[in-house]
Amino acid sequence: MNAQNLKYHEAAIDEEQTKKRGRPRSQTSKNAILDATNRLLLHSSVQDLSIEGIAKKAGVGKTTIYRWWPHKVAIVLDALSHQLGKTPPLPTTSTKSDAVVKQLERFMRLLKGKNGKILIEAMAEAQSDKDTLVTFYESFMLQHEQVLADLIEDGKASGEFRPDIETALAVDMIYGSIVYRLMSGAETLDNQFTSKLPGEALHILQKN
Amino acid sequence: MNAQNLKYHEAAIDEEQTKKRGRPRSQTSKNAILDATNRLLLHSSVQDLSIEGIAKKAGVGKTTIYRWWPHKVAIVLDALSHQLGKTPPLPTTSTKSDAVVKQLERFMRLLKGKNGKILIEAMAEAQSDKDTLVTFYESFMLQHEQVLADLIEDGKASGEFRPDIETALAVDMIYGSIVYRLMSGAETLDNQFTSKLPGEALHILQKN
Amino acid sequence: MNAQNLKYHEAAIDEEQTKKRGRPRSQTSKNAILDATNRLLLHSSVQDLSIEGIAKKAGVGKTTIYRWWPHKVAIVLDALSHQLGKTPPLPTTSTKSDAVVKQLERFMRLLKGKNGKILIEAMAEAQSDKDTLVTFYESFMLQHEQVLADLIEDGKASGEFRPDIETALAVDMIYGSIVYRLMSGAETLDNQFTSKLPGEALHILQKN
Amino acid sequence: MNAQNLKYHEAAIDEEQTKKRGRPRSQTSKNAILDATNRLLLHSSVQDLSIEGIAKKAGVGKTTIYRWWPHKVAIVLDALSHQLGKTPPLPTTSTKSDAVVKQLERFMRLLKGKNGKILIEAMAEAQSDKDTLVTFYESFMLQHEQVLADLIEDGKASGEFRPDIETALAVDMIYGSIVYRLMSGAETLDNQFTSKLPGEALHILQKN
DNA sequence: TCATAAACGAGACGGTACGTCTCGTCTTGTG
DNA sequence: CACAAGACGAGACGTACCGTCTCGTTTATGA
Repeated sequence: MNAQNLKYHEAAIDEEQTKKRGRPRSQTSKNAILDATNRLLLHSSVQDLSIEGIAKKAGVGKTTIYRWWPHKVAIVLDALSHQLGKTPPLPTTSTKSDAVVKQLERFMRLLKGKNGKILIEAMAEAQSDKDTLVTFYESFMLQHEQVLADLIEDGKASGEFRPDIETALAVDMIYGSIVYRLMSGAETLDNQFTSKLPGEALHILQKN
Repeated sequence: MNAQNLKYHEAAIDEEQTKKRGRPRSQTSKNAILDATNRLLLHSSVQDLSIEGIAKKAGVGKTTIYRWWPHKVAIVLDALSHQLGKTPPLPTTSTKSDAVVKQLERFMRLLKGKNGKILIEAMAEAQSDKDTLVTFYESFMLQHEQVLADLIEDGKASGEFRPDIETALAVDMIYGSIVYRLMSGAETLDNQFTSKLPGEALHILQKN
Repeated sequence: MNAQNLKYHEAAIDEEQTKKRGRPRSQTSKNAILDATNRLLLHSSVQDLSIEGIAKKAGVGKTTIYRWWPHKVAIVLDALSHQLGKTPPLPTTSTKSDAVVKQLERFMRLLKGKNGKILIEAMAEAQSDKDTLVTFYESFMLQHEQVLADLIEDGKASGEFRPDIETALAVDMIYGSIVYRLMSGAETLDNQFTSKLPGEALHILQKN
Repeated sequence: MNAQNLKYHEAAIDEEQTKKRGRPRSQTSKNAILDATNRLLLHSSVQDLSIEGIAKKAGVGKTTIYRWWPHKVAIVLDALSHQLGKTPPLPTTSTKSDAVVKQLERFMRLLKGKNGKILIEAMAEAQSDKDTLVTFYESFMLQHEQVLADLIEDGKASGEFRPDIETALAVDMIYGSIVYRLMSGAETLDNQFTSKLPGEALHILQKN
């Protein structure tokens, strides 16, 4: 997971900030908000998190939060990306199968521990509202899906993978199993699961 | 989906009602609550649904609701099972593969339309609290998982399915893909998906 | 204070109970209710006392309470009279002045300690409703007022007291001072007050 | 009765309002709340008055009420003082006896009609809680008591009143008679009472 | 002896209000 | 302008009691 992976604001504010009139956005406040969110998430769920609570903890006016984020999920996603650093690019691999496995391992590593829980809760929270769901999907899931989908398409083109498998469906089955497992009450992804999933993913994709 | 499939109370109250002291539970109120819930869910999400709103719509005291259901999700599950009738038992089939397909089709039919959305929202709502999640899982998902898991185990025993596939993981991949698809913003399961999923499920399960 | 002084039911149920059909009133329940009320009043105010609480503590149905008492104040008055025994009649005295002093001392003794607080709270509680107020006044205050009023009238007739004092006003000033003192936050009547009041009462009544 | 006489907030907010940060208190809301309270008190007792009802009638959030008043009694006292204007200061008089009579007449005039009933109900309501009682006493009774007590002390010093009368007791007897009369069920103070009380008050205070 | 009848415990019911919490908006003065 | 501070209208939360009701049970009287 990296900053680009999650952040709600497509362009980093410190880079763009094309000279505008008036007082510029306070970096201090932004950081305080994201830090406060991370600290609060240590001991409460995304659903229990309140804008009011973040503002108080961050020593910031609620208005400032509402000015820059449209909803809680966007804050949480930014907070996670703020906490995490940049992700190294995917290593080059000899086969597409290998690349798929690597990508899954990276994705599952990302969801291990507290962060997985938070992301799942954010996804749940996002279900109530169309816009929020789009935000979540585009800020987080989409890029992971895209990487995998591209790999599958490449594999199909090169003859390594089954040509008759529908890419979107394969992606749903693979990522869906991870998400579903986490939503079913599992505190985290156990080793049994993480070690076996890549093999089954390949079973779906590869020619028998 | 049938009454047994979803209902929060394990035994139907009209059947058991072992003679107890005090005024008996009002069937009228129970029905009013479940009907009101169903009507409200037509135009609002599970998250936007409020106990207060249900009580008002049903012409019932809030206490009556809190007396019989521990949380919103339990009411929603009961309301859905109240709305739907009993499901016919699974038809007997010649092969386990056939049975798996039939079960998946039944499950997907259940989630078509408004009900799928509601169940997904209920699952999302349940993420915030351990107890609620257990309620959701045991009242709804568990039995569907169980049916599929049993079929897979049987198929493995009879040699129809791969012996090396882990049942739980296969279940996660199959049901996970459905849940994940619905959570990704799809209003409903499209025909493309419903027609292709069973085939891929078998691809995972069957020997080469 | 004695049973006659306070009790809400004019006639004792054990005496009258003209043989009627049906199950007779349960003495056990009646006692349990009054005892429970007394025990609860040790640690809560009349306002905080609830019928529900009394019923639970007494192991009695709420219906039983509502069947026999019209409101909380009536229960409290009965409970107090149940707790206290009979009061000895006023001793005969040589002068009306002496009798007034004796009566005041008796009344103030009655209001010392917890009981005074409870009676004042009952009087306060009774202010909200006409019927309740009548119950309180007739069950408790009226007889004390009557005794004093009669003494004053007698004293006026015999020439011992001022003929121009209005009896009702004198009664208000004397009992009013006691009630007002207790309502002003004094936990109880202090000795300063109890020792001086009778003298001032006589000052009002007697010819200079 | 005047604004100073009753108001819960020691200093008028429009006067003090030392420049503070944040949105200032809304005078509109304050007035709406006090007006709504007054209108509701026309047709219901203080005990039947609810914060919820006031908020609804005033078109105001409950929070706004709870932010500024600790309990119902404080609102009622403010509402009364809001309804009434400022009282002219006591006229100068030649004798202390005269001043006492004037003060009593002013106090009784204040309690004539609906207001007396409301204040008595407020006093009754205040009995349930120590803090509430202190609020009532200090916001309303104390100052009236103080005026009378000062007059009595002055009269004693100047030789106009009996030196052996205990001031506090005299105050209790005089104000107590008024309060007690109103608590006994009298809808209002009748002319018989208001015309005779001052004379008896002086009878207590004056030498022979 | 057995039907009738009232009182009883238990506890569910429709309501109302409580005091708290959070929402998203607003209105100030300050930087 | 952005910002903190914080007041505001709105409305849901879960709880406590209200007074009423509907059960099955108990305890008497009178036919």
